[in-house]
Amino acid sequence: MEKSVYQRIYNTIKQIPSGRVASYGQIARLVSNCTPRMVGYALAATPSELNIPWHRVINSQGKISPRSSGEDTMLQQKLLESEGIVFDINGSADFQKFGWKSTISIK
DNA sequence: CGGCTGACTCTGG
DNA sequence: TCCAGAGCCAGCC
Repeated sequence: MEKSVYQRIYNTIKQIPSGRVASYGQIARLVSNCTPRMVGYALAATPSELNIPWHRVINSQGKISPRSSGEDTMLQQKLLESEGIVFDINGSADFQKFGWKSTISIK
């Protein structure tokens, strides 16, 4: 498979079912030769045309990555809540309940 | 070819 | 428990 890491990352994220969330580290470990930075950068460059559920990808703390003013972050949280994800008063999601069961494997 | 960048994660203090 | 620093690697000038 000569696909770029980005493509593999996108493919992996697309496997995330609705109502589930995955962390950057989780994705990074699923994808070979991939680091959390790659995932973050890949997601930052994710073209919406691919219909990637980028909002389902959060950091290891179970929180939304604060990358900008905050409106985008709130939008992401709203999207997650719309799928059934519940955030506590700290604004973090429960990985033990909503954590994606990564049953796939990239080779 | 060389250097900069990035929505993270981990370890130490 | 919280804060700060280093590491990592592909992609794009």
